[in-house]
Amino acid sequence: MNLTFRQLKVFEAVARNLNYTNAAKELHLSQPAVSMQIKQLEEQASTPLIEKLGKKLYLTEVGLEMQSYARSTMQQLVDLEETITQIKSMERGHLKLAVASTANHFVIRLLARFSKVYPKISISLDVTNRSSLLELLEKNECDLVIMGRPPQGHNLQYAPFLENPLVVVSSPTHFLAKKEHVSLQELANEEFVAREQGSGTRGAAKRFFTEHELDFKTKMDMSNNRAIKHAAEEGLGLAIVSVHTLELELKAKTLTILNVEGFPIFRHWYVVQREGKRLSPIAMVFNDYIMQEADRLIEDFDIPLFKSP
Amino acid sequence: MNLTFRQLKVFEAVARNLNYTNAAKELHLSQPAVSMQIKQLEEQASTPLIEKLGKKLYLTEVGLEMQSYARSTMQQLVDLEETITQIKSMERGHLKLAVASTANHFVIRLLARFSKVYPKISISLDVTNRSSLLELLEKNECDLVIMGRPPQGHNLQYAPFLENPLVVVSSPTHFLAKKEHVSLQELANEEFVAREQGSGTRGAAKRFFTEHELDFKTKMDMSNNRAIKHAAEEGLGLAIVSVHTLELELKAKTLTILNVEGFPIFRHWYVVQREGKRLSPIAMVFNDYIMQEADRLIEDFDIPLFKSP
DNA sequence: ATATATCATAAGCTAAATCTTATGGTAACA
DNA sequence: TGTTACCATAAGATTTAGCTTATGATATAT
Repeated sequence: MNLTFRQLKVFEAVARNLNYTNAAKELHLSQPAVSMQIKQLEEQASTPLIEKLGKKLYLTEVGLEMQSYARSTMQQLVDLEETITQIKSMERGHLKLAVASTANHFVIRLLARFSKVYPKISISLDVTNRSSLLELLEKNECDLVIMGRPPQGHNLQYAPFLENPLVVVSSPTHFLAKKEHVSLQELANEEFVAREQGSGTRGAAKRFFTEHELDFKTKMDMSNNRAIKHAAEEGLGLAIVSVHTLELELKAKTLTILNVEGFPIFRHWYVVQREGKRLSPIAMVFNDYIMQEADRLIEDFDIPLFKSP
Repeated sequence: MNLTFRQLKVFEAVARNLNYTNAAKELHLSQPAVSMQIKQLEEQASTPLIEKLGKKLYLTEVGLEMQSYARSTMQQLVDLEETITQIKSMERGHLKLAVASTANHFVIRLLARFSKVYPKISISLDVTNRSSLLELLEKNECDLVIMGRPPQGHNLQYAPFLENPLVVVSSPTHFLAKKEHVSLQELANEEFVAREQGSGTRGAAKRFFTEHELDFKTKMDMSNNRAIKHAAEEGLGLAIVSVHTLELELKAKTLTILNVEGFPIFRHWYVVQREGKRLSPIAMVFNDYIMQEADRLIEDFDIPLFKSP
């Protein structure tokens, strides 16, 4: 059976009016045009849909089924159009994000604000490690990723949108925590709890030490940022972490930022997408949003870069 | 938005394969034909439905909506076809009948048998009076009507399909009930409980009396056949009724058929339809069925036309 | 009986749909 | 780096859809 929407539309009008002439008027058509559409539809169904008794029209049993089909299909089409319009106008839609676990904290804040502006947009947020992020981009399973500087050679398109200050932290009871200034040499004498090999933060720290011809002595490495901070709290060593992950510990005064010469190291957070990816409207808006709003957001954090006097 | 089923069909194949070339093979089309359909559909939606990243295809958010719409609509079409086929083959369908209240009893029996042959057919049965029956036909609100001989001038088409013997009944205690034979003169001396003016049964009885130049004395008339029988049971008078309504009373021996000269009067039950009405397949089959089966059914009734010896 | 309303049919025109072949461009892969 | 796989685009041919006007047929109403 090879129907057309036109046939259904015309049939629906006839079935509702039970009158070809009026249906024709409603559709701004000539009456024969309506007759023909109905005839063709009946040919497709190979059974009559409408019967004429005297002057009146009646729907056959099959005609009733056809009417129900026509209405349902046309209503669904209206719904589809509505949905598409909503998606386009961002009254509806879904934003698929993934963030590096260290970025989680401030991204959640960003999302909370964004979501107030676009309340109908649902969001999925994958918080995971660097390699998984790259994989998600590769598989086109997310719109945007927020992470440190992405590696080359993955056909990625990215832009920095926020400074990411790395600072040295220690337990407040650590002897360096009591000093107003810490020299690089003093720092180099300490042992560190660090992220695993391949981590962006660790790479940055290592580069910093190398540039200053110092040793970077790691006592432990682990993949979880929270674990690293906890280890530092417990006095297992110093740690170099993004200040954006420290809000809670600073407030609770379980960690102290050391005022080390040359710190903070300023890296950046990047918003990353696959090269050639046409962002959905909402993803594009989110991209613009974070470009504009990120700095303002961070100001609101009220995190001192160095320990209070 | 002015979609075509073709576009949806092609889109569905592409969305499923995520590959234009394979979709084209599946549809026995050239690959550019598929490209064009998708392009047109995207124009209709005025938004991309499919995005190509590297070599792979992905559905956009709108693409997913479109896929869901396409699948739903196509599935509904399959269902519609199935339904139409079933209606045509009478595996499904609805039969709208209406019967005169006096015919109710044996029609129910007919329907019980018919329904066993066509178990998937649902039936609606309207039991009502003569004028309502004609109105139902007029409004095309039923397929077939079963009643006594219909009046002229209603554009009706009808055929007798069963003898309808009218008999005289009385309470078993009535003095005529004890006689082997009852003459017309004896009958004419009695008073009757009869149907209302306009009733077919009453008309037939009246005609019978007139033809024999006798008086038809009615003591009461009422519209309900059951009430008439009850009145006769209670000795309010004789009654002339269709033997087909008597099964219960004969079994319970609350009424007796009088062996009156010239009785039973043989009238007929008719199956009636509107002139020019194209019967639905199932109505046509039912029509044929009662033409063939009615006599056999009545034999099974095992109703003696006259009181048992 | 005549007029009116309503649907069916025929003829003819136009625009749109749909397909094919040929060819161009690009990403992946060896 | 060349090859392969795959989609896009162009050009052109054919068919089909869809419409209108004119006219015919029929049932109802006057």
